[in-house]
Amino acid sequence: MDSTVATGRALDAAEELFYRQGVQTVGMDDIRAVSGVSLKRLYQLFPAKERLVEAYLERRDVRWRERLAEHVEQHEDPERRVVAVFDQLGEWFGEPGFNGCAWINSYGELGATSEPVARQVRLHKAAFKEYVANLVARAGLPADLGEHVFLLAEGAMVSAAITGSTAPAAHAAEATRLLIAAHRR
Amino acid sequence: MDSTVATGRALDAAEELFYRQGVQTVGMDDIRAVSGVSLKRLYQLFPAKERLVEAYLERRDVRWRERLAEHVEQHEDPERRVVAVFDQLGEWFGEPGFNGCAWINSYGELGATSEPVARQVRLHKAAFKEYVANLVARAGLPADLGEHVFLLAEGAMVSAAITGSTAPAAHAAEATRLLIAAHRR
DNA sequence: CGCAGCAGAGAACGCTCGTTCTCCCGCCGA
DNA sequence: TCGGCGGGAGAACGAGCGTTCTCTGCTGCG
Repeated sequence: MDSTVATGRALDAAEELFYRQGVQTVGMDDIRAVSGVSLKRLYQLFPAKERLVEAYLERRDVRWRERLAEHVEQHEDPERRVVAVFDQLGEWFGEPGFNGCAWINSYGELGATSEPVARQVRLHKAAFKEYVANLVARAGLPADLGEHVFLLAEGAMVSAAITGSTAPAAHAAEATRLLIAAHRR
Repeated sequence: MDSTVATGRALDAAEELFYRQGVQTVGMDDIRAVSGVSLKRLYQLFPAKERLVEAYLERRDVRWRERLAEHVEQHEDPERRVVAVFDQLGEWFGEPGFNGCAWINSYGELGATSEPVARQVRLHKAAFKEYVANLVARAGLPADLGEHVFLLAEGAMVSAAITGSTAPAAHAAEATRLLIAAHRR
């Protein structure tokens, strides 16, 4: 098996298991079993479990933000794009296997003990926040609104995870519409 | 040592250690060392670590909401009370040792593996949400605003934890003021 | 003063898990 | 065909930890 293929399978298994069950309850042997990549190979590719966690968060970050951007860019109207963030979140919340925000969960689990993991979380949230800020700026709306939309999105993710409902996405979208309307006056 | 005293010391130690370092990295022996309560006694009072975690979350829930209510009730104006939630959050965020929302962190760490812990988290968030909903209702504002304020609060907690800044409280407060103004028209 | 019983200290047990090591098979070049 | 070598399977090692057990000393009561 090619080295890049092995890396891909390892990351696939890591993502499936870490996201669903949390990092600490998944052992390297579980990763081996699901990925079919031997322990020896795993440790050649990722010298420690922590590195595998980092790589998992990093790859997921890229994919997650790409997927969001694809959704948002289906809309032309700049203001509509801001609200579209929550359409995408709502769709995500409703998917089977949705288990909250991988980065918030990882931060709760490892933020206090693993600086590399905490760093990945900060990077991801900073990138997401900046993306929202850009959407808001292109709609000609004030920068503060970017902060507000970002907080609504974070709150929606947490609330959807804990309650298992998709409703927070709709509520956050509604709040965003009201805030946009308020700024328009 | 009286049994109630021992319970109190155990919970004090649990709160200090679990909140700062997370649940999984703290051993029962650490609880013993900090509390001065012997392992034998600990297991008489809490037959398993999971029960201690539950009790920690439960006691913290009562205290956390009491403290919030005390702050909020210093204000007379019902609309001001809604915004005062974020004054209190901002103060909390700035305290040394602030490490995010204990329930969100615990959910990320144990939500997938421990149903009792997940239940405590749901109970706490439901209680907080209802408290906010009451504040909003007494201010004569529509129920949807309660949802919006709740999501802003959750987002602020998460964002403050990850960035280490108190700014999210001020941003959430500002968003809340805008939403209230929008509803007044 | 003597004894029963409780409580604490801490060793012990069993399990999990991250990480490494050993053994063996199959492939590839000479 | 033969030798070595890369890689896989899985045992092994060592640490951590939840939980229980043992021993010892103290206390309170007769």
